[in-house]
Amino acid sequence: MLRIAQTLHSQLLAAMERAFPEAAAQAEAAGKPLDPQLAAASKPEFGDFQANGALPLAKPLGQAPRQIAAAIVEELAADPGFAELCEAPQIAGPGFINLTLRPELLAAEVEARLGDPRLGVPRLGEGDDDGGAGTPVIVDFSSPNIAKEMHVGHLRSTIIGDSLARVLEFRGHPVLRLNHVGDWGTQFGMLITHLKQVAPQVLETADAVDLGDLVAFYRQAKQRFDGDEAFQTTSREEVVKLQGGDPISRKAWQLLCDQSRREFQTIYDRLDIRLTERGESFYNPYLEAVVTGLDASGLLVVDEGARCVFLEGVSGKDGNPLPVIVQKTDGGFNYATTDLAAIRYRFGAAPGGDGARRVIYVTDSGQANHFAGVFQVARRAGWIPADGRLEHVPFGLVQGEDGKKLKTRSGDTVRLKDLLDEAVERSKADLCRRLQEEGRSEDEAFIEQVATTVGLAAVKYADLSQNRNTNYQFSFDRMLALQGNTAPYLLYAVVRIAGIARKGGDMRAAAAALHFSEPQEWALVRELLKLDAVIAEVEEELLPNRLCSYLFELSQVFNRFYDQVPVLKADAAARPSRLALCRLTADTLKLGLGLLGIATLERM
RNA sequence: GGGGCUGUAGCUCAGCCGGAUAGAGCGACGGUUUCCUAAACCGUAGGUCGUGGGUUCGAGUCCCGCCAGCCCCGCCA
Repeated sequence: MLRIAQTLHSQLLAAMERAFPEAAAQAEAAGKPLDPQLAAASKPEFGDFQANGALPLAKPLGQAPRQIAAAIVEELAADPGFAELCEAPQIAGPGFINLTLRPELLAAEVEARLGDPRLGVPRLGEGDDDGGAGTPVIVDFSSPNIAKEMHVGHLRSTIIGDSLARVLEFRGHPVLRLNHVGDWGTQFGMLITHLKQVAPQVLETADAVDLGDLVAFYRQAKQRFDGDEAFQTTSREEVVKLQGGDPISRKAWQLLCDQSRREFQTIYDRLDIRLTERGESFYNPYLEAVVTGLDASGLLVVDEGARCVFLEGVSGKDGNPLPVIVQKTDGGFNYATTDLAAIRYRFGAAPGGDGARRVIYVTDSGQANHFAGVFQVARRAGWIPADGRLEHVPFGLVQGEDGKKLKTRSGDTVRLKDLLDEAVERSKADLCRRLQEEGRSEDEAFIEQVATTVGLAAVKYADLSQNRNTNYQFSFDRMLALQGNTAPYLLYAVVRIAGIARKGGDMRAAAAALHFSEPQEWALVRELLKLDAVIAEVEEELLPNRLCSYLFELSQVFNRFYDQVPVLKADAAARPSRLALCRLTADTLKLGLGLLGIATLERM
């Protein structure tokens, strides 16, 4: 309904300008043009839209707001285009103008969507939208560290990043999904040094150890690094060798990366997530240029032996400006350097760059300061094009039910693999209990399929349905609870519709002239038509929970409809229209869940 | 010491960038099944939106102070 809203907006604005030409001219001159303040109605009884624009005019015009609203409504009534869209506007409360769309218009919108695989969501580049071909976007997400296992922290980045990428792709933006894996830096110096001493075979033969062993070695290496100065020195030297291209170090590094990569891929396959790996090492050849570039633009300062850029407006513990270090005293580069090189490369023109115009980083909010600093340096160095957007999309911690950082009973971080396994196991146990209670019998393949889909959907949805800015409490019981704002509730709505289709509802042939009479039908129609606005919002705000809320509300409205209005047993006049609503609801839920990376089921 | 995020019903959370009587789920209490999967639906109870000021016709939302929690703060990423 975005297009209708845009039309109404212009009509309202024109009506305001006709009703109050002097005020309009004044407002224009003051740089604050009139605004009808058109918004979706806050309650169903107010209609479809409300315009609040009369209220702020009360003071400058010296008139009662209701009187102003009446004048606007009078002008609207004179607009034949408006009368085609809306019924007679109502003035309510202090001076709100409530608008209700004509039922024929709503029915026509539904009908248009029945034949549209995109369900009314315009695709950039093909649409009448803004004519553009979409903005080249990079979504940087997931980004686990080599030689470490993926844990719950990566879960959020992976799921949120994937969903945002899906939404942007669906809108028609060319999206590059980058996995900025931690495959460079001090940790490799540590690990390789340690392995050379205790398990050299790992560095020479592929598959000598599995990832679990590697993680154990990593832990030992870290322990030595923290307590042993000689080991620290050797490790740092090892990093320099690696970054300098020493063949033995490179080979060891390559083996470690391959090992981890295979392990990560099994998780991505399981979650149906597509990523292009481009680790920190990729930017190694560009690091030097970051330092020289910053020097050339006069931003570089040498302080206590380190090359850094001091930030504006950010002070450290002693009240002095805070530096971003781009080259350490020992000559090594660090993650700020890598991130700066990445920014240049990503905005840079092909072939030596990605040509992106919007770069999105999905990482935990603990890195907010880091990115703010790096972004500032990039901006001051002139590395962000005028039409380029650089956005950190932060998210909160995953906490246990005790409100503390999620840990296993033994106090270790929870491995992502174990977490997914447990979700599927629990979902399977729930399913089997239900089958038994209902006296149903299903084959093993069905049980596996449903348990896997529901379990993974529950994990993803629990994460995505929360506003990402806040920490969230991880609870298997809540996410798999089959009522409320959960994946199973949404999946069940799809299953109910599939049931209708199985029992003889021919939904594909059901799009004759639509006719609705029941309030439950109208409620569903109105909910269905919100999809395009919701997607546009997620595209802009990068908040997948908005899409989740919408799908949950749609499911609620559908379940009410399903409960109170018969479909298959409806009389011949109502049945085709109701089948059409069912079909569009199923299509909308499937599309929406698909954008969240969640698969649906026909039966469960 | 500086910075960021958060504080809304017993619990978990929404609240769309200032708008009408602050919403949902869970939990609690009470109801609904000759009918398309009851994994559903309907109803009741429950909130001085951390706190004190300010701006505004209008504030959970914007500004300032304070309190509490979490996170970050020079050579780890």
